[in-house]
Amino acid sequence: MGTTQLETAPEPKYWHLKTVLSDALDSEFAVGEILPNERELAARFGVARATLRQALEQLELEGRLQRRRGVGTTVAPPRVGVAVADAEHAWPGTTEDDWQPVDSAEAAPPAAVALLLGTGRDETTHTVRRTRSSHGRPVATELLYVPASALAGLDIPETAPGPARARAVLRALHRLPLEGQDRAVELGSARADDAKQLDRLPGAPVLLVTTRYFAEGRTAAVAVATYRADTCRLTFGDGDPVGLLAS
Amino acid sequence: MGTTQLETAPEPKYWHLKTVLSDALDSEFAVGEILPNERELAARFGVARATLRQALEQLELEGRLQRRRGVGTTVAPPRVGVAVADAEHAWPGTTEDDWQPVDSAEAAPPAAVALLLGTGRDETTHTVRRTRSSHGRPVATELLYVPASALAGLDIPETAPGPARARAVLRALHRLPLEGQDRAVELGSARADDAKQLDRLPGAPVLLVTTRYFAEGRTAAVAVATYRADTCRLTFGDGDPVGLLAS
DNA sequence: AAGTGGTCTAGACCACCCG
DNA sequence: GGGTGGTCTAGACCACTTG
Repeated sequence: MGTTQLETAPEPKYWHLKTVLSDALDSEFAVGEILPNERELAARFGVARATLRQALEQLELEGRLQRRRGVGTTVAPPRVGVAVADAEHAWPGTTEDDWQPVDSAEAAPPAAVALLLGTGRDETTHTVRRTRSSHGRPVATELLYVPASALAGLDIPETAPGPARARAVLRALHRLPLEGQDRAVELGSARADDAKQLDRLPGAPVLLVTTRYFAEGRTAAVAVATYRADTCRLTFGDGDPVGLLAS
Repeated sequence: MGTTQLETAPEPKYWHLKTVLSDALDSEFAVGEILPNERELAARFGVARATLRQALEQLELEGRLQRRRGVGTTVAPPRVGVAVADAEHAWPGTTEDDWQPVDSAEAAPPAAVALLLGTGRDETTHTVRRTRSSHGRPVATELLYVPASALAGLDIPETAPGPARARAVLRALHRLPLEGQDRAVELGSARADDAKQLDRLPGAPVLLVTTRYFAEGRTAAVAVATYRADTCRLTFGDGDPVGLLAS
């Protein structure tokens, strides 16, 4: 009776705001352009700053915006496609790609990785840190875990830590016959160390790519790659066989 | 002098809170168990509710928690692995999988899809909606776009909208010779209609899987699948060639 | 009707970047 | 030092589910 509740469901303010801003980005802003600051935008739309931020967070999640503390909010370029799977299986670091070995050490793998490797937590394991850049920007960081037992008989020179040692571990790995591999992609949030490498704040949304490498009848290595979810589109392409895709 | 600022950088409260809660989930809670409500948790940890929610949001993003309005917050089961890529290329709907055709219509594709198809926005295009379930829960919804011109000469019976029409479009597609395909994965937020199908709120984080199908020298179809990012781990497996993975 | 998570507010302070 | 985004608070009301 008194209830004039004919409107189905009131759209949340931040959701409507996101739509309005998204349209504005398409029509009125150029890539790289800087937006008015949050306090002014909130005032302009007549909402609290927290509400505006909820809309901005969504747009950043979708790769439309880029926010940097102390600087401002800018219009993000379209996501870059980064190739994750080649047509053929290969050990990491064999082909010329845009990965850069950074460092290597011996450490105990996290429990989840130990499970994939089928090793105990106490088994000594080589770790190799690599980072990947695209168009000059860091897009991913990776930790590769190789149980020492998988490299039995292959010598890792006792060099000082650093890229040289990382390359040495990779070279040893390449001597094994790769029998197959396996990938999984899931959403995660950046750990503190990964965030620093990716130039993001801890907790930033990332795409976790877990790769298992099989050799000699066992899981010989596991790689966990952390891609910036805001700027990356992961491509799995045997791709275009006929050269269709222009532009 | 007076500055006793020896601590490097104060960890945000919500970040520390997330760690504490995460450990508690591992040690003190069982899957499916219901947590104390947000007001009580906030009081217990001596923080504002908004701060607690920031921690819970992260844990939900990582698939550790599940929150439902009017019900409560429960401990989420581990993410389910859903196979996205088979060893061989195939049209959608050819193999027996867990996709269910839902409906079909003729509609103009969104601009981004039209670009991938290489068609104008005005070209009539068949759309097929499918949904995918795993363990009885909806995990993904998909929209398949097939330009009418790609199916030239193949008849689509003029049936009423519904699963039958969807299957008819798929059958027509299967008559084309598949020459290749292409995939990309990126982070997105659920549109209102997708969110409803996935039993989530609009804006929920999702993994967008875009597949291009090539036939007869052109892009014959584009599929955009929307996977729940909180509950899904996408697997790309030629997988385990030797049957290693037990458990 | 009671209890839950979801939205929103108006304010404060902090960490960071730059000129 | 001034401006930016990031964190945090203490409240309020709403939408939804369940007994």
